[in-house]
Amino acid sequence: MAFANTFKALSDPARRQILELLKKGPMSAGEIGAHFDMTGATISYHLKILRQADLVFEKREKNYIIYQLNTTVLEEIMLWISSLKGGETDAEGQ
Amino acid sequence: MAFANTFKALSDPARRQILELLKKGPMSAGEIGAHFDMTGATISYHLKILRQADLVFEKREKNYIIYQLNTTVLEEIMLWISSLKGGETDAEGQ
DNA sequence: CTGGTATTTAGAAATTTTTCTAAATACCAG
DNA sequence: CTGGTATTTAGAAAAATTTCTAAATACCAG
Repeated sequence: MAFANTFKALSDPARRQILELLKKGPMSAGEIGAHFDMTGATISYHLKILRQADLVFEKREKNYIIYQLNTTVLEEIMLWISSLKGGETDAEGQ
Repeated sequence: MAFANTFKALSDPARRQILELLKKGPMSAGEIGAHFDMTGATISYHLKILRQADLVFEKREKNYIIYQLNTTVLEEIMLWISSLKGGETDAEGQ
């Protein structure tokens, strides 16, 4: 189930762009939002999806919420894709 | 943008399952459809999305249309994911 | 506590995606 | 050509996603 969530989360361009921003380092929700032409509420929605997919995690700092990339889940995705290319049977199972 | 299309195509569970079926070898549209609880029309829709994303290609054989996995695009996705993982910036200080 | 800033939540509107049925197209065999 | 099978296309309905505004929550500073 987490697996499906990850793909879903990665399917949106804005969310991929957020991950790319976060690649450079942790960033507050507001700072992330400043890079997009969307309301803060919409950014918050996208961050929630990324959080639920375990692609980012957050921590509070002063009265900001700082988001950080979490790359551990990407490993799984890489494996799945690899297995498609390689041809070894079994990867998902839904 | 081919890149966005690929992620979109991979975001649906049925389409990922189709790719997994095709991993075992080429297969006709009908045979693919037999693995799912969906009408042929719906399968056809999913195959179109996969085709547009260059994740599969087709060839006609007798009066079947045979679908085949095309893994070349997956390379790009792997690279993108890799680059997310690669770009560590040491800001471990809180 | 009070006021201010940052972010999220709720609920609705807009948009996109998925699915279906019915009809069309493509091809093969006789 | 005709009838049959395989697959796609068209168009509409259903479902899910994305976005917005307005309100709520959380926290900080004074």
